[in-house]
Order: sequence, then C-alpha cells, then structure tokens
Amino acid sequence: MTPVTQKGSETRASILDRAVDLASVEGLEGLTIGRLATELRMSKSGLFAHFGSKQELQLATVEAAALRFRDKVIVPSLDAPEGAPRIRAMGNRYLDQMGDYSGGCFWAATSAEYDDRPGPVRDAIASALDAWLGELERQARVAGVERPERFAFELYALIMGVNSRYRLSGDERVFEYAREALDRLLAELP
Amino acid sequence: MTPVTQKGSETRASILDRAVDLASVEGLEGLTIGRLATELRMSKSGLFAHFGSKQELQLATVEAAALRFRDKVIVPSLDAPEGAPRIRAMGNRYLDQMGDYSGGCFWAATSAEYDDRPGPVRDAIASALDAWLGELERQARVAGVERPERFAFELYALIMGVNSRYRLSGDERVFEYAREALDRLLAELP
DNA sequence: CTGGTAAACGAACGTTCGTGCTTTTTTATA
DNA sequence: TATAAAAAAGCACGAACGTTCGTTTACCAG
Repeated sequence: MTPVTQKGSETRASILDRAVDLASVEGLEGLTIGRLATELRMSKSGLFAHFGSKQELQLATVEAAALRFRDKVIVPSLDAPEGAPRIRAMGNRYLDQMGDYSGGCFWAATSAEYDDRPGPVRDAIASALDAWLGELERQARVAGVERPERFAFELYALIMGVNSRYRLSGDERVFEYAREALDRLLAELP
Repeated sequence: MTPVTQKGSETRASILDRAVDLASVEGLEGLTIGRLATELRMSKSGLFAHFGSKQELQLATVEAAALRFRDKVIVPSLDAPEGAPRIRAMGNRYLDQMGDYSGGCFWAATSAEYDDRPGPVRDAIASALDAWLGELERQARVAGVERPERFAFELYALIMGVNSRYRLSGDERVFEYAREALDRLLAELP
C-alpha cells in the first residue's frame, strides 16, 4: 500500500527550509553541505543522497525559496482586489517580512551573487525574479498604469533598495521613504 | 637615495586591480588567493606575503575599489557645478560605467554578500557606501532638495535597481527608466 | 517471521582553501 | 661591483570542500 507521507520527503523539506535561511546569509555558494548537515544533526552523506550534487541542492533551494515567497508575500495579498490595492498589499507584505529576524532577502543576496555566473542556478533565480516582476507589471496594468514595465521596475528598485540600505546601515527611515515613494507612484494613477 | 617607485608597491597595485575585478564577479569570499595568483602568474605565497591574511587582502580590495570609484565616478563629475548638474553627472557616470566591461558593480555584489556578515570587511563596505550616500545627500542639499536623505535613498535605489535588473535580465530599457526617474526627481526642485 | 527497499550513516577519496616556514632571486644603493 | 634588503618562490601543514563507497538501520509487504 502506498504510504501517505514518505519519511524521506519530510526530511528533504526540512533540509530545504534550513537551506533557504542559510543561503540568505551565506549565499548559495557559501551554502555548504557539511554545515547544513551539522545544523540538522545529520551526516553529510545522508543529506547529500537527497540531491546527488551540490548544484541540485542549490536548484532545489531556489525552488523552495520561491514557494516560501509565494506563501509569505503573494498568497496573503490575494485578499486585496487586483490593481492598486494588491500592489500596495504585496509591497507592504514584502517590507514587513524584511524586518523579520530572518537572514535578509534571499533574492537580493542570490541575484547579486549569480548575476555574473552563468548556469542553471542563475537561470532559475532569473526566472523567479522575472515572474515576480511580471506579476507587479500585471497588477500595474490592471491598475491603469500607462507604462507598467517602468512602474514595476521602479517598485522593484525601491524594495531592493530598502533591503540593501536597511541591512547594511540599519537605518529604519528607508521604510518610510519607500512607502512614500510607493504612494507617489500610485498617486499617478488615472 | 629614495627610489621613485618601489617594485613591491607596483605589484601590490596590480594585484588589487585584478582583485577588484575578480571580487565583482565572485564576491570577496569567492575571491581566492590561489586563483588570483594563477591569473597574475605569481606564486600563492609571494602574493600572500603582500597582505599577511585573507582579511587584509579583502580590506585592501575594498579600499582599492573605493579609489577606483572615486576616479571613475566622482572626479570626472567635479567639472559640473554643485547641486543638480553634479547629481546628474554622477548618476550618468555611474550608469555609463555599469555597461562597461563585465564584472558588474563591485558595491552591489559585495554589499549584498556582507550585509549579514559582521566584521571589519562589512564595516569597510558600509562606510564606503555611507560616504557615497552622504555625497549624494550633500549635493541634493546644495540643489535645494527639501529632504536630501530621502532624495539620496531614492537615487541610490534606482542605480542599484538598474544594476540588478540589467545584470540579471539584460533588459536595457531599465537605463531609460532610471534616467526618467532621475529627471522626475530633479524636476521637483524649487 | 521473512525479504526487500528506502533512508541514513561513517569513513575515506582527491582537491582546494588559507597560512606558516625556508630558500632563492631580484632590486637598489654604497 | 659588492652587499644588504626586499620580493618572490618553494614546500608543507591542517582543515574543509564536494563526492563516493560499503554498511547499517527502519519500515512495510508477502
């Protein structure tokens, strides 16, 4: 009979959960199988067997980060009506989550790490970010923005800028600046 | 008699020049003494002797990157009058230089790498970026901007956003978006 | 109870990392 | 040109990296 939950997939999920946190701090190259195993009180080889190679672990980590992003930012914003309210909801969700204890933004860390490093990992990161930009653009279009790609870029830049400045200088005023700038962007709507 | 140029300091300079390029791609952790030595056709130990530790090499690399930034972005902008014209000049210089040779922006790569990694290297990166933000802020103040810190943050976010998006997606429209947004920011001036 | 399979393990591999020591080569000046 | 200092190289180290191997444990089907 087919078991309802395989033991292995639970382990795999808990590995990836920790891997996303670790990679947010150390990067996907700095993410080390040995360290991951130590933190999870597993053997290196046992952990390794779940993925077969470091690159497969990295790709699985990117995928897990995308799922977490969906859960923490996208899904909770679906309550808000499409267009301006949802844009505001997503922006706020993202900014809120950034102040968390968590190791900073996975996407800011890894996209900067891989932007000059061709390969499947970079491609996975790029397509996840493209999807996020695309969603922002789609909502901007619904909101009646005249140039949705420009709008999406500016919003993206603001959010990444907040992450960068807040993480490095600890200056909390940047949250205020970003929310004001978002207001200014949304105020242009017809 | 005092020699006009010491051999060692030339070598050191050429090491750091290459180190900045390498760190822009691989990060300051991925910057490896062995690889640096191989590329410069030196022995690991000979190169190592110039710095004494990897951390000293990293700190010297940050310093060299700051000097290069000064030469490529700040100094050429000093022709422009202070205030709005100089802000525009610095922004354009930065954007121009970004399309240059591969390697991307040293500061974008390393600040994301070290924002969760306490220590002297992080401090050096942070203070260099603070100086850059401070200069933007100072020019904004001269230009009569009502809230120079907010202005400086938005400009910083735009420039880093361009770097991030251009490096990852190759979309050249972001340059246009950023220049438009800068125009919009400057148009608010009294 | 038995047999088979999935999961985790411990040990070891070859390589590369940063870092010491010692020796050789190069450079600058008396 | 001789010589002392500076620069570079050679060699070796312990640790950590990703990876492979053979083995042991846990679980479920017959």
